[in-house]
Amino acid sequence: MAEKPPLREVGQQETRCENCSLFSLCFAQEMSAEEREQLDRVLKRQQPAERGDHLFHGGQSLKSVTVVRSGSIKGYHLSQEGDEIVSGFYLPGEVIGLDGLSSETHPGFAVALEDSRTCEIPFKDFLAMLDKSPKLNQVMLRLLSEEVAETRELLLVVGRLDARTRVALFLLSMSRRLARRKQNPDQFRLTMDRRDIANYLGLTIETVSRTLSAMQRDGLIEVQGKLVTIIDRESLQEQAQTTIEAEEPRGKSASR
Amino acid sequence: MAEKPPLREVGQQETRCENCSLFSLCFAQEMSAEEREQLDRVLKRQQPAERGDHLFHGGQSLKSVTVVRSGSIKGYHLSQEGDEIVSGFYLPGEVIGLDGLSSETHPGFAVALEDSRTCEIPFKDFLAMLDKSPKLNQVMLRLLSEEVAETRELLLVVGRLDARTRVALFLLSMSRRLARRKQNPDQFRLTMDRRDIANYLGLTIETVSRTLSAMQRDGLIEVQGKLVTIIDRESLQEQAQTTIEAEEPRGKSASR
DNA sequence: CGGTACCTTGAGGTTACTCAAATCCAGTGG
DNA sequence: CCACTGGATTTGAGTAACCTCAAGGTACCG
Repeated sequence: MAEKPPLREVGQQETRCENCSLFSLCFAQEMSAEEREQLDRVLKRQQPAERGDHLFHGGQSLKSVTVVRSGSIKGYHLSQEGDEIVSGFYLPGEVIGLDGLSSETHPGFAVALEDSRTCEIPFKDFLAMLDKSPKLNQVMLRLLSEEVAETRELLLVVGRLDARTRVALFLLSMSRRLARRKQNPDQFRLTMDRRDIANYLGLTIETVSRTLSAMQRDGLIEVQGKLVTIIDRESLQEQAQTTIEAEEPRGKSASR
Repeated sequence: MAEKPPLREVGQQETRCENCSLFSLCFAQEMSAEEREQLDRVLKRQQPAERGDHLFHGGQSLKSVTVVRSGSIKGYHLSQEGDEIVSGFYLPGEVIGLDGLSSETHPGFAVALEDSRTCEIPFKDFLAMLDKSPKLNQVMLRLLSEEVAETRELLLVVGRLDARTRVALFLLSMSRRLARRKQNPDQFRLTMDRRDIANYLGLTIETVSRTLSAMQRDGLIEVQGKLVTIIDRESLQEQAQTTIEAEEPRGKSASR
């Protein structure tokens, strides 16, 4: 399910990080030439994964740390009851699997939302490099603490904001991340289905759908299935902020 | 507000981690004798903080990594709108401030819920040790990835579960953590107020209060203000699990 | 061209929120 | 030691947001 024979030609397979089109987005950029050389030696540029292919499964021992090269990946976890909990979507340049560093086991799953390519650094080699490179340690510590911050942000979104705000924030987040990758931030295709979005935002499919429709009615966006066009970014950003207004006591209570 | 002159005698001030009553809970336990020696040299055992004192403020540059020695600490963040977001409660042996490692700035605040003591490792020294000790790096990576897992857990609790389940999970979590510290897991005092609990769980004060009352009516717990007694742990654990039952497709959708 | 999965829309129900008021409690001063 | 006071907590009533259930529409794949 995870492994499979090389099926297709991958066109111009880069052999060095320096030549990768994602270099400016990748953590490899932050490493010394020497360290990068070692990285180039151990790094495996995987054959494309097809939509639905798993990069790894929860509980599986961590065999590698993965960087997305193209496509998009959904990260999810299983609750005790076996419910899927979508924890994030990964775009090219983003790193997956760091949260398994401590346990040396993947706490969650990663599945391709579309045909995607990845770079994988075998866990063994990764640990060896970690031992030798303070710089790499720094970078990993940074990525990990960014992940904490991100999850915390999600916590705010999912737990305390109303549906409209959650959806607005989601759209803006996708837009911003795509912009960083030189893609049109005002029109993009959502590679995940409504179910995934709903799950990610802690809502139901119906609520997501209704909210998108409402936003379209209000002239904020245009939706045609998975294709989203941002019409009125400013109003959308307003939606993403307000909703809950201030009180006075203490740091203010949260509530919805 | 953070600093203040030594006001009280701290009784037997331990001078070495080995002698600390928390040693078995502290990450220092995992380090080599040699490393621990260095730790002992740089570590500052702070004067007690009074209830309401801040250990650090959000945005403040990270001056130290902190381990709780006694009492309890509330971690919180400020949303863009200035709302307080309670992100966790820290008990003796737990480490605060790792999420600032990357930015070298505290993303959030830490405030004492009661009179508390801490150990602080100056950030500078901490970094120096990090550079020299692969073991320490491992430990920090582990603590950080545990923090990711924890926040993710909270995400599930806050975003998707009903009020009763959230409260049940909260009580059990406190109980479990107190038990690790050799305190009675069936009767304890909540050092935070209802507002903090509500905020942490993404609920309102009234809902937390009502839920606790309902649990008392049902004979699961007994509540007298901040003092909680767990009467029927088994049923409480049931509450904490069920609530959302399975479906069939895919990994099952979340919803509430 | 049919089927299946995905998405949208509608109607009704439920949970948790809001607003409001009563009660409890700790700390203060008499 | 006890009354007093402000904040914390509990409780009640009504409401709004979101969920559930249900049906209809749409798009993609074979």
